Amino acid sequence: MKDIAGKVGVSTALVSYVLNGLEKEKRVSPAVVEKIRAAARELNYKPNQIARSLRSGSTNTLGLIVADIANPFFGQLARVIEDEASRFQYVVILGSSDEDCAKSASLIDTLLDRQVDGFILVPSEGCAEQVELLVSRNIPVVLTDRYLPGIPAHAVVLDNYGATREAVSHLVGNGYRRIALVAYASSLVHMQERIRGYCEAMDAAGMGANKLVETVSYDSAKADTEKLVAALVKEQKTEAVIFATNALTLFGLYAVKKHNFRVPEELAVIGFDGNEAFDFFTPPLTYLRQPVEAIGRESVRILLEQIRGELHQTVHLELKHQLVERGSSGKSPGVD
Amino acid sequence: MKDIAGKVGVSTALVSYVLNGLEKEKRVSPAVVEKIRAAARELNYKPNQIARSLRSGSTNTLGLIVADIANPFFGQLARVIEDEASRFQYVVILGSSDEDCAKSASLIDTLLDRQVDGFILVPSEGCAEQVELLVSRNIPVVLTDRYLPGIPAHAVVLDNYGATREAVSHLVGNGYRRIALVAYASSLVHMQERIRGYCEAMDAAGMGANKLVETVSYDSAKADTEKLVAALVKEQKTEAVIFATNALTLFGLYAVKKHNFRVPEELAVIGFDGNEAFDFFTPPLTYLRQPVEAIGRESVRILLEQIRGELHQTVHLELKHQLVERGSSGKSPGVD
DNA sequence: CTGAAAGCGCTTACAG
DNA sequence: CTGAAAGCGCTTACAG
Repeated sequence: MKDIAGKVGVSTALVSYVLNGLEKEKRVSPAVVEKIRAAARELNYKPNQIARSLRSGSTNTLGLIVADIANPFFGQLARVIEDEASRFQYVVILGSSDEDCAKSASLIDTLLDRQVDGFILVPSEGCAEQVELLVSRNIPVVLTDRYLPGIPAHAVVLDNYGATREAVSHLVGNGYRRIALVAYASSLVHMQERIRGYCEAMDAAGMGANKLVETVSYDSAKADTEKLVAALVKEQKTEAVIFATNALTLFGLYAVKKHNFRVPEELAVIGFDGNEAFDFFTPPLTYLRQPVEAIGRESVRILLEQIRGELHQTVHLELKHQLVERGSSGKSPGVD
Repeated sequence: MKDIAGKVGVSTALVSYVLNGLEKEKRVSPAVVEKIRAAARELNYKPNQIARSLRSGSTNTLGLIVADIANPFFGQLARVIEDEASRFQYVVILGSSDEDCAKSASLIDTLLDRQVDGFILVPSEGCAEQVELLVSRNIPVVLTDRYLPGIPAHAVVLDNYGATREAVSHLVGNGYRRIALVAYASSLVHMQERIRGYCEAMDAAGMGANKLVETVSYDSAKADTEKLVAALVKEQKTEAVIFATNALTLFGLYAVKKHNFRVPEELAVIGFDGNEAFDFFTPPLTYLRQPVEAIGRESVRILLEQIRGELHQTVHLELKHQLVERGSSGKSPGVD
């Protein structure tokens, strides 16, 4: 910038004005504007964003903290967020929390030190305090995929209650009675809502007595789910099972395959989120599809509005799922 | 920092020294060290990395540009890179190029403006100039997944030649003769190497006359692959096919499923990279697994060595695949 | 052992 | 219409 100013023979102030498109307001003379532009081009001038950030206090950087970027659901979400952010000249710094509160805290600290303008956060269990601290410090944040009840933070989530509720109705409509739900052992509200949707739908269908919610822990989910599925079929006489996440569905399918259970004759299955594997399973899997695109887009929109100070109330957005009906939840063999 | 200095009654210089662990070299008196530490804790001091970066010239930030973060292969790679980077206090800014040279260029520019300390780059077709410019400007960069022949940039890639070569040998060993390869129409070296491995293995097996390399373009890959697979079976009498990427494999499997070709009786299949869908296909898919973990880890290691100025030669690392043998490439029915 | 000061590359009131 | 100058929050030679 100094070079340009020197070359043209003006102050760096003028250069800054012109390069930031403020020549109108500052009424810089057209001749000077031209000379500055030419010099900038000639010297291949690139503004140093770090210096700009230090001065302006904003970095045009978003922090994105998901559970695990290797999980395709979060990969897709990240992609949408990246694209949206870049439309507004924002860049995203990525972090995976592994559903671990301590990791999440240290990621938040790191990104805070780096002065990100805001966070899109998939909160993990027990990290309400962290989020509360962000909110109370007025740091823009939007929770996504899940929210934290009682914490006044913006959130974009699925209507989880409605999703499992429809899954149950669909299964009931196809003649299944003994329907189980496999979920994570987590107090997080998205999981609790999926459980609540299942329970209320079972009650509403007059099958309250058949309710069976099995939970597995995040760290031993694969092994636990495998044992569980075998037990469901062999001991509990379960006719249909709903898996409450993408990963749980996959673990469940591995178990079904291993034990060679016929689907849906021995066990009907409904999955969550969507995954190519669902298409190649025999028969193709019925699943509750999340509107990933919309979740990502809205999260960015709300965050940016917040950063710009245009948001004066807490936004809580619930988006609808879509039930993709396929063979794995076809008519129960007990029905004609 | 000023607050701390004020509180303790010393200059900000001392504060900086102590907080950066330079109290030994600068021989700051123990009493002062303690007071500064206490004040920092009390005031909950967080260094502003932006200011530090402006002064020091390094941001402890890596730029990661992949083809598409929603693709699980790149999602996994990103995860490994993120974890490795964070071990060394680096943070990663993410970008997806969609194999598009213009997008790639604009991502590089953006990240350069943000003064990233280095790049891990999955180069797209035709972007050799961009990379050359980075190298000539002495900006640390390591190419990953592919390299650019003739450009003196560090690279960590798969031994692509060896991978398809082994796939062919395996198929030949199981009695297949008419073996085709489906690849992207791309001049990128990883694709060319996969093609070369296939061709040379076919020649070596005395089946040069049966060589059949079909290519599809990135933008219409799904539709093209579907038509192609049908034609291979029905018109070309192809007995076995190798798909040259993860995505191509999936597209191919959709086609196989749609046309209900029996695998491996009507068409044996070998996939690339690995994907849960490969496990649920009937029969499970044989595939060439990439060592994603090692690719990510080595890429970060080489980049950091370069940033620290410890690297005085161009490193070209070729890692080995692993052939995961399963039902989709079992013995040819024509063999006993 | 410690302080005063320059400087990283910008932006932006302020004064003319 | 334009320039001189302060300041964002640090680090680091330099002088004592």
